[in-house]
Amino acid sequence: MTPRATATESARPRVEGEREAEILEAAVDLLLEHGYDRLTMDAVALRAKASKATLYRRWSSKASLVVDAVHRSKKSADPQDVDTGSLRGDLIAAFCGPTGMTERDSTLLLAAVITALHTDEEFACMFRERFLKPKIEMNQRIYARAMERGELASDCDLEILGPALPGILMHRAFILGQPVTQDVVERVLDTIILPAATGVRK
Amino acid sequence: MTPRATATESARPRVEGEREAEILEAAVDLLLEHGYDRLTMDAVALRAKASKATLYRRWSSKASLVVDAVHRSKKSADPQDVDTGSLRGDLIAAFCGPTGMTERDSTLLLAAVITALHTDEEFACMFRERFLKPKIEMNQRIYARAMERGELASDCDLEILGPALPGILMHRAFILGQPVTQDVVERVLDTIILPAATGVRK
Amino acid sequence: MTPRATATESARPRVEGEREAEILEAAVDLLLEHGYDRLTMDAVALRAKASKATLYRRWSSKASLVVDAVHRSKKSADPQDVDTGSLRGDLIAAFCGPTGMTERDSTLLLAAVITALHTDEEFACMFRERFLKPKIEMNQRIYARAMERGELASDCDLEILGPALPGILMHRAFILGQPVTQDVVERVLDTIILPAATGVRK
Amino acid sequence: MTPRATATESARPRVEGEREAEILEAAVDLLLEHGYDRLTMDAVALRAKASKATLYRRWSSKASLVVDAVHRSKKSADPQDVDTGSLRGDLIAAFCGPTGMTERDSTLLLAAVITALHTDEEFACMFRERFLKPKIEMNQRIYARAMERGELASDCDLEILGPALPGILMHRAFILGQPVTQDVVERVLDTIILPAATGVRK
DNA sequence: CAATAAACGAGACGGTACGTCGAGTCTTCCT
DNA sequence: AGGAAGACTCGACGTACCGTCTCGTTTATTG
Repeated sequence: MTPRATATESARPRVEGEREAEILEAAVDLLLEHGYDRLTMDAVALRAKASKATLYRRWSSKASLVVDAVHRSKKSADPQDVDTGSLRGDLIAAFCGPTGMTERDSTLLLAAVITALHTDEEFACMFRERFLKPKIEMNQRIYARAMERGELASDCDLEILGPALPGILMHRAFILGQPVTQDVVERVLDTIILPAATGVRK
Repeated sequence: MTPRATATESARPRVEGEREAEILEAAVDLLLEHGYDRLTMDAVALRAKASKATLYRRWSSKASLVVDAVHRSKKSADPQDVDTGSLRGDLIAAFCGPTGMTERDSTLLLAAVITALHTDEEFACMFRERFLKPKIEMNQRIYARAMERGELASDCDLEILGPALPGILMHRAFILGQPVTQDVVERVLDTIILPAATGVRK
Repeated sequence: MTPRATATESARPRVEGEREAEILEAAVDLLLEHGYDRLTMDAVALRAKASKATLYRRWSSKASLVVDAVHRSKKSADPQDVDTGSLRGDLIAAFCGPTGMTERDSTLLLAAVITALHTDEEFACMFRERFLKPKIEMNQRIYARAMERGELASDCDLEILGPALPGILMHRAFILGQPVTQDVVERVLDTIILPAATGVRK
Repeated sequence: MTPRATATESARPRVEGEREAEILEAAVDLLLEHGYDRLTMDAVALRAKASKATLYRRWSSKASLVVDAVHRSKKSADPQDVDTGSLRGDLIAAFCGPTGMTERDSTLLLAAVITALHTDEEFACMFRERFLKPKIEMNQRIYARAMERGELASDCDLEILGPALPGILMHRAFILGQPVTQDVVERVLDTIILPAATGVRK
């Protein structure tokens, strides 16, 4: 729950956070192998050669550890905010890149965290603050640039439009259980997002 | 202990479906009270005055029972397919009605089932067949009527457009943790769905 | 903690206590192999093919289970109360017989229970009532017979004399760590118990 | 943090033994408060304001520390070897004095050490050498004086007789859980020890 | 008097066992 | 025959304690 500083505050030569990274990596691996429900703290401890006591010293619960693990995983990092010059290009770059939703691993990790969401409200808040917020902000930046370029209708409701693409894609992946390919992303963009964004409505 | 069947059908003492409904009702109540993770089979058995053996005789797992319970619950029944004469009216009727996503209970039950989805792939298939398919079909009927009325662009990608509204709303409810009110539904409709549906894009 | 009746009360055909005996036997075996401290509940569960939940359903703690196990073990049953016609003969029969203190296993089990004694006062009471009392009573019977035969001084303080022999032998075994052989028992008898019992003191 | 050493020995700043005494005293206190099983090394470290590393630098285990603590405690020091002029007087002085077995604290500490005895055979040897041997030797001295005075039968088996009194008293205290008062000591003496010692048996 | 090395307090760590809880199975009795 | 009751196995949970270890600081001796 409370990661220590990786930074070198004053005269602290030791890189404390390294151990933590190892543990979280073990957790991510097991998560991808077995899914959230089948992941056990004992298994994480075993693979990371840590003791359960250590895990619980830092994370208050399995759910908490999992969120942290997913959060820190390279496989679920924020998609790159590449400025391609168009809204369509930016969104494709963000959602189809190596950390985007078309990657199977990213989706699996996200699924794990969504399951964990429902175990604890306090935990859900933390997740939204630490995991979701950066993604949402990056998303808003993409739309802000599009707005500046004049691609968006001036009265566009960004609070609604911003989460639309991830919402539709997650629904397809988690609820419908269908794959999220670049083709699907493009169809969603061309069918829904871009028409809505350009706001050509009589 | 006490004969509970009304035994209406001629001389058949076994009223199979009725007992099942009682059990599922108990499950729904507990689901709304505690959520999926905190729901125990023992609690369901206790409240329904059934034995766990009976539960497992009819449902292969907790997840299975929960899906069934949610499926049969009045609170999560398919939204009424009211023909209001317009796509906007039909969708508002479907998603803001007494069984729509603006009802808190409906959302809670849906959340439970989503959690259950991740425990078993075989189970997820069943869920999609029995629970999701009817909803999707009804949704498609609404869009089909709109198409007949000429409200939709002729080349409209219904496979993508159909799930868009529930996807966006679920994302808002489950991932962002924000309420789904009629106002929100209307904003999604006016900002995204209808512009995309009418397909005014050159 | 609460053994069920092995007896056939009314119409209960099943011999419920049989399973319990298996578990306790496993515990006794492990006790003799590893001693009290190294004995784990998991090991008992494993060997008895029982679950820890079952163990804790019947016994409130490891200490409690161990006492029960020792109590029921044939290896620590009450020594036979053989009437040999003399106090010396009776005591040798009792303390050097197959269940007497000269048997290594009996002593090991006793040691285990003595350790367990110190974990819980409530538990210690139970132990004294169920485990110790029968042994003490048998011991008193031996002295009572000797009294009838006129072997004991009439004013003999049986409350003190009775526990003297086991006390001296336990001290030798547990505190001094020296073996308790038949020779030792006889020396204690001839040096201490019998002189005191016959009470020839001027 | 605060210099605690009195540094009396010439120029040796490190006053080893004094710190040790503080730690052992803390251990004794906690032992009397909670008993051996409930005593934790962390608690000792905390109360003595020492670190666990320090404890383990000097004592190889909890058992080892406890024996040392009991050994050094004033409350369990060897009973004074007062020459009262009679065996009866000497034994009463030794066992009923301020460090005798009639003191509740002495008995509690002894109980702790007996429990510790069963954790490690190597440790038990050490205990017998350092803790028990002096007591036994003192006991033997008492009997030796009695022998010189002609109070004992010349063929008296001192190896058996010597440990008899403590054995009987410990059994009463630890196994039977009954108090050891001066009255009890005198009854044991008059009923058992003295008749045996004076050896009036034809 | 400053530099060095030993011993220390603090407390995280790996490991092991604890006692609890829930899922899913199985047995018994009752209707 | 089938259901209620509930004990059972399995396995994960989160906690506690032991004994080890590393860290940075204090202390005493040395240069």
